[in-house]
Amino acid sequence: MESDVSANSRLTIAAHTLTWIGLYQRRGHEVATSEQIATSVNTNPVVIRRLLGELRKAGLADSRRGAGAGWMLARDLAAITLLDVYQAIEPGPIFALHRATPDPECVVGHGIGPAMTAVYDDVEAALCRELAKTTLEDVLRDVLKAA
Amino acid sequence: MESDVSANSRLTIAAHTLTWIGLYQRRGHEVATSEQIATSVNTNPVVIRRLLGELRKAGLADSRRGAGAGWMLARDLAAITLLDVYQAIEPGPIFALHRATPDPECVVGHGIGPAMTAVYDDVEAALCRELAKTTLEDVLRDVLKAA
DNA sequence: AGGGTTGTAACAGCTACAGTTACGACTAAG
DNA sequence: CTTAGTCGTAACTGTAGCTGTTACAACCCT
Repeated sequence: MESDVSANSRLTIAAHTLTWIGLYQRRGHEVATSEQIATSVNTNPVVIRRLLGELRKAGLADSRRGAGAGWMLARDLAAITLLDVYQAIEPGPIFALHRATPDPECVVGHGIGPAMTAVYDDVEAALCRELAKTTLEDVLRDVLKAA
Repeated sequence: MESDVSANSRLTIAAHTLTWIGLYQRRGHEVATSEQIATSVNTNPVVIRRLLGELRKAGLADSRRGAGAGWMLARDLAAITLLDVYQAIEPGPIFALHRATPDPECVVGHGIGPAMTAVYDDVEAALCRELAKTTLEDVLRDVLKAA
């Protein structure tokens, strides 16, 4: 069973990335390069660029090209919640219905889809509510406290 | 991007399976075969048997072997919540930390793990709280209402 | 003109789930 | 005690997503 490697670490990486940029900017730098971030995250710069591309599309980050290029925040850390980040990078729902449509002749097969959808909607809503409670400012505060 | 096919449909299948057995038993039958269930779910009997194996390990279902064999519920539908089912079949957490440990020399790389873990624990708790609200009896009621 | 960085395509490796086939283990029924 | 039906499980394939990597064109400041 081991640790579930398939679980999404994308939210972790995204939060790490944005928090890193935020701290870097507060220390007086204009932009951060994907290489610098990748060093802190311990991964490949392309992975960071791909993620930041999605975050930019969602209006959370921005980039400059050419020499002296790099990435910056589009909003302050305090104005970005983990929900914003989550919605920027996680397209699909947590739970899915059947792949193949179940037997419509069967009472259960016919009615189970809507029944589970109602539950899943509530679960997703609760998850979003929880993620919205924490801003990247909160995350940075926790990070600095631990140091 | 499309609809996320990778999302877990296991909870859906498991709820469908147990609800089907419950209804079948209420109609006077002792046991249900994996083939019958697979027909309603529209999948392969082995998929059902594998799932039911995990559900049995969690004390939610039971089986009889030999001729006239099959599956039955270990508890009444009203005594099984979706959280029970979820915990029986989903081993890992929804979100994961970094695969490779981030740079411990970096303030963010050092502190981001615990910070995100705290958030993820809260999210998981909220998810469990939400799943615990619904029993399979509730699911069956919804299913029959839709018919 | 030069050099550093983004933006993106392409590919390999890994993991997980779904689906399928096959077959031994078990047991009720005859 | 033989038969038949079902479970229990291993093994394999196909599909999909994420990660990591290489490569290179596009871009733009100096």
